[in-house]
Amino acid sequence: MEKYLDNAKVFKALGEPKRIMIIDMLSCGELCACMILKKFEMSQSTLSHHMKLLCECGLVNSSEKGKWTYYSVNTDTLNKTKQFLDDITNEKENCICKEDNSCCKGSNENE
Amino acid sequence: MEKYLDNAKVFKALGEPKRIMIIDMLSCGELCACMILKKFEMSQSTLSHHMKLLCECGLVNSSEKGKWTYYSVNTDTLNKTKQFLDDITNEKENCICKEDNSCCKGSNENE
DNA sequence: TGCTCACATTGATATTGTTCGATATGAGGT
DNA sequence: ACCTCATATCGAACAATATCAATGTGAGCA
Repeated sequence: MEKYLDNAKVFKALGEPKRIMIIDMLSCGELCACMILKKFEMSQSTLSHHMKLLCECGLVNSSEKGKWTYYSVNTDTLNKTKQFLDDITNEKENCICKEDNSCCKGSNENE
Repeated sequence: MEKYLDNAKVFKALGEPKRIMIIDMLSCGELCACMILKKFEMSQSTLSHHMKLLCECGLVNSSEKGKWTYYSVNTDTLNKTKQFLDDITNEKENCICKEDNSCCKGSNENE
């Protein structure tokens, strides 16, 4: 399903401590790349790469203002991701556990 | 910080569509590896690798019962992850945006 | 027009992740 | 003791990612 893939991209983006820290920084509002760069020991090209990833998965928006690029969290994507996390971890109707599970039934049936 | 690293591991684990699907499957309760394997076109060793990753980040618990290994979602880790996601995306007091931002101030100051 | 600054892109390299077949382990049944 | 089945681990091949230095791009200033 498409939804799994899209959300996997967001989680993958969050799978790097530095990128989590960037999201953390952006939680108060938009910041330009130079402000973020000052907080890390990281080359400018590496930061640019991380920002691209964060933007591509939809978690971050960028807006260019003159010389500077400002980044901010896309709260819509963020909320959808949180919803997705709730969805996949809540019980479902057509659950696999209600299917044939003869493959793993044996001596421990009576517990 | 340690928290960033721990949670990054969880997100990294969720950064693979197949592993998200596995979590989805486990949301109703525990399942043995053979049941999960039946749902994927994936070798047994590959599934075992994915399950190891999911367990190592704390998102999934495993319990061996005789020949079979049963997996279930660790709701404690799950809730902590959701809380962490809320934390990093909420506004903070000591926000970077309140610091010196002379690096990116210029002609567009008056907007 | 030419310079500088902020940021993106490219190309190279090292590390990490995915996947599989083969093999190991360990429980239960015969 | 031996066999079988469920799962884990190992080793290798291949793909994807992280990182940097170098270079490109495009805005604004002189």
